[in-house]
Amino acid sequence: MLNQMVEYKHSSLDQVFHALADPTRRGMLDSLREGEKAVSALAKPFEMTLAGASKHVQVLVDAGLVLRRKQGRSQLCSLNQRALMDAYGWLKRYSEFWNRRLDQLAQVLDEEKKSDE
Amino acid sequence: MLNQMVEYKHSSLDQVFHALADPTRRGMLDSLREGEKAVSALAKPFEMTLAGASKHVQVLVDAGLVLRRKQGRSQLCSLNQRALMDAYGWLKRYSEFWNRRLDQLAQVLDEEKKSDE
DNA sequence: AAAATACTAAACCAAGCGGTTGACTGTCCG
DNA sequence: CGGACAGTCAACCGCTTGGTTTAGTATTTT
Repeated sequence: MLNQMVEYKHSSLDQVFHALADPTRRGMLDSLREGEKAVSALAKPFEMTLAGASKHVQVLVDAGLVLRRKQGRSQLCSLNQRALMDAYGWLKRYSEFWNRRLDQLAQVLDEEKKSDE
Repeated sequence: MLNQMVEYKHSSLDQVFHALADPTRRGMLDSLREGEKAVSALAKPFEMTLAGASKHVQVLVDAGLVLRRKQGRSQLCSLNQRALMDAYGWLKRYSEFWNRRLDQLAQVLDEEKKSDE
C-alpha cells in the first residue's frame, strides 16, 4: 500500500509517455490486453534477448503501466489501468480543444448556409 | 517475428509519444491551446536559450503535433490535431479494455448480489 | 543431485537526447 | 544605411537509452 502510493511519485507523465514511445513496449502492452503473461511470453514476438525484453518490462513497470507478480520461476505481467488513464486524460484535453473548434466551424458553416438561403 | 513488429515500425506514434514525454514540450502544447504563438513567446516561460526552445519546437513539428508558418521575422506555431488524435486513438483502446473489464466486474457483482437476495 | 528454465544484475557500447555557445540568415525600424 | 530582433544551424558536452554478453539466483523437472 505504501508501494502503491510511492509508485506514482513525480511527473509520471514523463515516464508514461517515454514508455509508450517505444514500439517494442507498445507491442507488449497490446499483447497484455489478451491477459496476464510471463516476461518470456512477452519477449517471444521480438528479436531480442530475454535480458533486453526484461529491461523493457522494467520500464513499463516503473511507468506504472504494468504490474508484475511472481509465480514460481515466472514473473506474470498484467496491464495497470492507472498510468494509461493518466496519459489518456492528458490527451483528452486536446480532443476537447478540437471538438470545440469543430463545433465552432460547424456553427460558422451553418451561419453561411443560412445566409445563402 | 519481425513481421508482427511491422505494424509499429516507422510509426509516427514513436515520434508523437517521444515528443509528449518531455515536460517543456507538453508545456508548449498547453500554451498553444490559447492560440497561435511565435517561437520566442513559446520559449518565454522556460529557463532556456532560444536555440534550445527552437529545437523543442522542431521536435513537435516533426511529430506532426505543431504547425509553423512564417510571418515577417517570426515563426507562428499552432496546434495540429492529427498527431494528437493518433496518440489519443491508440490509448483509447485501453480505455475500452478497462471499460469492458469494469462492465464484467459490475456484472459479477450483480450476480453475487442476486444470489445474496 | 543434476540439469534445465525463467528471470535479473552488471558491465559495456554505440547512438541519441537535452542543453549550451557562437556564428549565420532574414526582417523590421530609426 | 546600420542596428536590433527572431530564429536556425552546427559543433560540442554530459547523460540516457536500447541493446548486447556474461554471470548469478531461484525454481522446476528429471
